[in-house]
Amino acid sequence: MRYPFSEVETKWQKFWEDKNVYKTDFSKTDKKLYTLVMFIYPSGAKLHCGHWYNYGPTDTWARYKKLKGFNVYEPMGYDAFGLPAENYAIKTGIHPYDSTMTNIADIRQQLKKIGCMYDWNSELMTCVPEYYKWNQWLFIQLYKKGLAYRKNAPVNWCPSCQTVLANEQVSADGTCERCGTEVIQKHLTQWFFKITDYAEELLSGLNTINWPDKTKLMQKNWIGKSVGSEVKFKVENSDEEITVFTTRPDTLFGVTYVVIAPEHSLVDKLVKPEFKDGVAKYRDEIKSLTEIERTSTVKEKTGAPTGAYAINPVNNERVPIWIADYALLTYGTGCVMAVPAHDERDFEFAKKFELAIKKVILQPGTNPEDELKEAYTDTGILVNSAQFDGTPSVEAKAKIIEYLEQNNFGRGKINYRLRDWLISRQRYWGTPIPVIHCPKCGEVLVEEKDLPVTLPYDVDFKSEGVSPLARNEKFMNVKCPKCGGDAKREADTMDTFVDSSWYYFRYLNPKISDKIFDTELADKFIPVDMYVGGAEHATMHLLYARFIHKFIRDLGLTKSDEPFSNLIHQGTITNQGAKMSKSKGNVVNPDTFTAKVGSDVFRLYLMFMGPYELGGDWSDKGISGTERFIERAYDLFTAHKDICKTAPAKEKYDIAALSNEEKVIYRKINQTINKYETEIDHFRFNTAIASLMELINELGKNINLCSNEIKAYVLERFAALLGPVAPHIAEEAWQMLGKEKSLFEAPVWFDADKSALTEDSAQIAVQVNGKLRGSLVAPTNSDEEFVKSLVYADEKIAKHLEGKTVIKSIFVKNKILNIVVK
RNA sequence: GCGAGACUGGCGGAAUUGGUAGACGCGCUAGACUUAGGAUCUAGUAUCUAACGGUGUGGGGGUUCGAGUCCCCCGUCUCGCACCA
Repeated sequence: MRYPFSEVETKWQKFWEDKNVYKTDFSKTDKKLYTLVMFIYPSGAKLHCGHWYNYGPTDTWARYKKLKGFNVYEPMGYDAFGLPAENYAIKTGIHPYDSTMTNIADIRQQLKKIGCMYDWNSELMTCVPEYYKWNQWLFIQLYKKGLAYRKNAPVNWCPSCQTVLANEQVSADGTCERCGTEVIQKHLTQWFFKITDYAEELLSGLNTINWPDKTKLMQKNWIGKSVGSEVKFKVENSDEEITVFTTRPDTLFGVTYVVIAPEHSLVDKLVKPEFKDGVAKYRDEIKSLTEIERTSTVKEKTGAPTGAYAINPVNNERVPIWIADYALLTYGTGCVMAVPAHDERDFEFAKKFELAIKKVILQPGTNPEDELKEAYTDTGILVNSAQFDGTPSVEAKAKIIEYLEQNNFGRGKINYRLRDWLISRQRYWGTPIPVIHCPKCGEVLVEEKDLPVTLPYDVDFKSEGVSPLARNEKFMNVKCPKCGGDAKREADTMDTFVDSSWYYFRYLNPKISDKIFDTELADKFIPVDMYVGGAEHATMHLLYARFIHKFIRDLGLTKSDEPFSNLIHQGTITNQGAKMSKSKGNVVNPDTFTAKVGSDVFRLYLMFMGPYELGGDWSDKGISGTERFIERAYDLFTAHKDICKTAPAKEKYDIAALSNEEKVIYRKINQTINKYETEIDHFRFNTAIASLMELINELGKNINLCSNEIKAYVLERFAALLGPVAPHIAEEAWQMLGKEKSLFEAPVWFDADKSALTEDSAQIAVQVNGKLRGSLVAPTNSDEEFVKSLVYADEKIAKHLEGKTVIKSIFVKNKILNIVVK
């Protein structure tokens, strides 16, 4: 009979929901396991195969843990604010709130069909005041600690869309992701979160979490710690000073010029009258370049002289001051001391503009007089460096810093590449920033008692260069909380990454109204034990969340230092080589397949395709394999109705007392349990499923030769093994076998009988001079002598030894015998 | 340019610490049962060879009794970072 997946899946989904099987008991903290997938963005495209690929297998892992006795908590929610809903509104006129709510309603139904163990009591969405109120509360706490501030900063601006774009919305070629227009740089006053205050801890914390090395490395590089020093250069005939940052204070005597970022405020103060035109012209050229073009390493070096000179404090040498766009305003001090002899960029620049090159580090095996063909950037012995001559680089760094500090020429300094997090968005569909601008009092925080600052529904959300909220008089006009005078609200909204940087706290009790989250539950259930999501979030969401977590800890609201102790990235499912997206029109709709083969088969297939971390190109070619597997399993259970009632199995059998066929089956089921456990533990679903297929192949051959008790023993274990990977049919099978309680209502797991894992006999490969010449069967743990005697009795193998002298032989128990002959 | 990872049959992919390469699945071939088969079951399926046997894990070298696995060189692809002083 064909497996009636539709009835069975509906039946069990209803059962789980009616019985509240997946409601987490938060009072039980032993063996707690918080399993989380990155919550879903509710776009009009609904669920696609990529979501299934993320959620299904993760739920399988969680279900496995549940059966193993863990108190599993697995919530789901909606990352509901964001640009796409707003863009959709601009196009269609449908309000973001309405489209989002419709999408959520649809997606909720789709999610339920996967059959995950989501605790729907924890469902949340970020676009409601009950949630975003706490974004605003967080903002206020950050502000009070000086970690939220406003400054003028360059941002990506799309002249066609008339709006600011986040970095991630700018394509690699510097164009707008939406319309393809070239993005320009614009200076605007923006809100920032001071993530840089946590740079050091974000870096060192990486050592305490079990994340993929790749991801940790990306964060490490993103934070970009560099140790060095600041050095102050006096400007000739001026009171101005130029402070540079360098990681190579040991090359300080080799400075032959100084570079300032073109936009640096010092430039106007330094530039000599006859150089003003050149500087202005150069700055103009730079302005038309995008950030990406400007920072491209392949671009030829450009720059302009200022006519001014700086004085190197350590040797009083007079060096020219240039401006060049390879000095970045946003890193370090925006000024660079150039040592062309020992820095590739400086070398290239000096060659092009014919500036001096002075060698101060001696490459081992060369002479101080040798001409440099390229920059020597390694360490060495100092030369041309006065009192430091002859000192090795490493030692010289410390000595020179000491010298700088003693003479007030500079100091040791650590710099980070990480920049503060720009959270302002000139957009409607996000959390209003809880600030009021008063003509008298300036920037004033909304008081906590006045939260939330509600996002008005009635807004002209068409983007016309300013925040849509700015055009809503009712929203904008407000009294100043300090002086009571007329004031205006902040019109910008927050980056949606703020929402997602603490949602895992809120899940625990999304209805709590007097604080940001239930701190009592958080103490029990945070950190998240297993977090699964895409690798593309490595330096965005995953970094922001760590930052906000540490801040929340510093507020005294959690004891943990890190949000996610274990992290796994599922691979990307592509279609014809491209990432699935609505705009490319290559989205594969899972409903087509679930309607045909059911959720269990579809989930199984996604897991069976290959390694979870790899993903791959979509193809439905192999789906019939998993379909057949489920059909065969169903037939097997149908043929053994109520067997666990009529012939209940013991917990364990003495393998020696079983018949030959029973032995084979008994070993196989226990070996399968053993294999399956290690595979699922490591998110290796493909091989776990392969082991179940091997099992069913074996059962097909021999189960009818077993006693009913052994049949019951094997089938109840097989049903439990199906539980995580195919939960609906597993429940059905469990019931068919005659079990009273549902598998997930009263979780059960069968440990492998360790004594049944090894075979009686082993296949031993026999090699002669490393070449395989045959294989033979010997009792397990046979010794070398015995195996050799079998070799000589085997004609086919013995043939290769005839007339040869045995020099030596290598024997690996139960595996191989290699005879070396001459 | 720098960094990380990958490369195994027609296809997706398996292979503890180096120890019988190709598990499992798709596809394909043959057979069985069928009115039928895009259902099911059985057998086969890396490759060359009539066979003995040889050759095979991107290419080339090396270490070893033995290499998909370790080392060196090269190629292709994917991802990340891209002048961070």
